[in-house]
Amino acid sequence: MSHTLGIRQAQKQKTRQAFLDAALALLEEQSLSSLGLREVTRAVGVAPTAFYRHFRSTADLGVALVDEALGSLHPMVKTTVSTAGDSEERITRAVELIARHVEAYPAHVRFIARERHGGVQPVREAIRDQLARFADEVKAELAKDPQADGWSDDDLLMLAHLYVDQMLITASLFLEALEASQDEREQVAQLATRQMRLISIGRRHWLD
Amino acid sequence: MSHTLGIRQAQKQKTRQAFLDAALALLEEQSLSSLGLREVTRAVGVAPTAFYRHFRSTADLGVALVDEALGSLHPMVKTTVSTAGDSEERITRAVELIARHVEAYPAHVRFIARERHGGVQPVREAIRDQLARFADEVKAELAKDPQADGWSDDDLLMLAHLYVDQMLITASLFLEALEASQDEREQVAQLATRQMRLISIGRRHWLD
DNA sequence: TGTACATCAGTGAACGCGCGTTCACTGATGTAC
DNA sequence: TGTACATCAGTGAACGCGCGTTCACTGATGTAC
Repeated sequence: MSHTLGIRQAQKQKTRQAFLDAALALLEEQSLSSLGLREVTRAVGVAPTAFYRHFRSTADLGVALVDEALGSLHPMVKTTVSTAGDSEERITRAVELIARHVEAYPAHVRFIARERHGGVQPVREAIRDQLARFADEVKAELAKDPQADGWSDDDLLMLAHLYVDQMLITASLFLEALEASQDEREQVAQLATRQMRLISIGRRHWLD
Repeated sequence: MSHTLGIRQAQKQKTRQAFLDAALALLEEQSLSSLGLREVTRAVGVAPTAFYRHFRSTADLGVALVDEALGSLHPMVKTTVSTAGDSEERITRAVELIARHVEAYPAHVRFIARERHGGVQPVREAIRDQLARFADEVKAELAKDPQADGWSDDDLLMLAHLYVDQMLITASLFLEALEASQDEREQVAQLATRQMRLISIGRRHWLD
C-alpha cells in the first residue's frame, strides 16, 4: 500500500472531507455565493475558526468541490464516447451512464450545473478548465474512430464540445426528474437519446 | 395612445425600473441568492423600506427580472429559426442575431445563464417556463418547414429543445468572449456556426 | 524505551458591522362633491 | 374652480441577529536524542 498518514494528518483529512460533504449538502438549496462559513462549520460541528485550518474562504472550498465532482470523472467521460459497439449501442450506453451518475452523485451534478455560470469567479474558472479538459479527452477519443478520417482538428474539437455540453444538459434534466416518476425519467432518457442520435447522424454526414 | 398613468403611478413605475436596473447591475458579479435587499436600495438611492412597496423579496424581484430578460425575446427566437433563406444563410443569421443580442443586453443574458440552475427556486421555475415556451414556439416554426414532413411531434419538440439549448450555450460563450478580442469572438461565432451546421445536417438526414 | 520540546488542528471569546423586517410617520397625489 | 378627505410611495428610527475575522489558547500528536 501507499504511504500511511500519521494520526494527525488522517484526522485533518477526515475533517476536511466533513467540510466538503456538509457544504455540498447545504448547496442543494442555495448557491455558493450565499453559503456562509459559519453555516458550514455549524453543520460539521466544529468551531467557526476551524474552517481556516482547511480553506482560505468559501470560494476556496468551492474550487475543492469542483475537483471532487469532476476530477474523478475523466475515465467515465471517455467511456461515454468510446468507440465500442455500433452507434445506437453507444448512445444507449452513454445515456444510461449519465443517468446512473446523476442517481449516484446528484449533489455533485447540481453543484456543477449551478456554479458553472454562478457568482464565484474562481469556481467558474475551475469548472471551465475541467470541462475544457473533458472536451480535449473526448476529442482524442473521437479521433480514434474511423469515422473521424478527413476531419479537421477544429471540427473534432467542435464535436467534442457539442458532446460535453449535451452530457451536461442531459445530466441536468435527469437531475430535475430525479424526484419525479419513473415515467418522467424515461422521457428524459428518450429525449436525450434522440438528440444524441441526431448529432450522430449529423456527424456521419459531415463530410458529404 | 394607450392609457396615461397618473403622476403617482408613473413615479412608482420609474422607481420599480430603477430597482430592476440596479439589481441587474449588481448581479453581474454575484448570484441572486446572495443579493441583499439593502444593497439594492442603496444602489437605487432610496430607504431600505421602499423595497417592500415594489417586491415581497429579492426572489420576487428575480422573477420580475426573468420576465424583463426573456419576455420580450419571443419574436427574436422565432426569427432565429425562421424558414427564410437556405440552411447556411439561416445559420449565419441566427449566430449573428445571438451575438448582437449578447452585445446589447449582456447583463440580462448573464442573469439568465446564472440563475437557470441557480439557488432561488421561483426564479429557476420562471426561467424554465419561459424556455419551455421558447421551445414550443420554435417547434411551431420548425413545423412550417417542408423539411418537417414526416416528423413526429415528439421529434419536432426534441429538435426545438436542441436549438434552444444551443442558443443559450452560444449566448453564454459570446458573453465570456465579450471583453476579449475581436478574434476570440469570431472563434466563438465559428464554433457555434459549425455546431448548428452539424445539427442541421442531422436534421436533414433524420428520416433516411 | 523514555524524555523534552515542537508542531498544529481545533477552541472560545470578542469585535464591529450590515442584514431583513417592524412600525408609525409625512406629504404629494388622487378623488368626491 | 375650490375644498375636504383618502390614498399610498417613500421615510427614518429601531430591533435583534448572524456574519467573517482576530487572537491567544490548549492539548494531542510528532520528532530528536
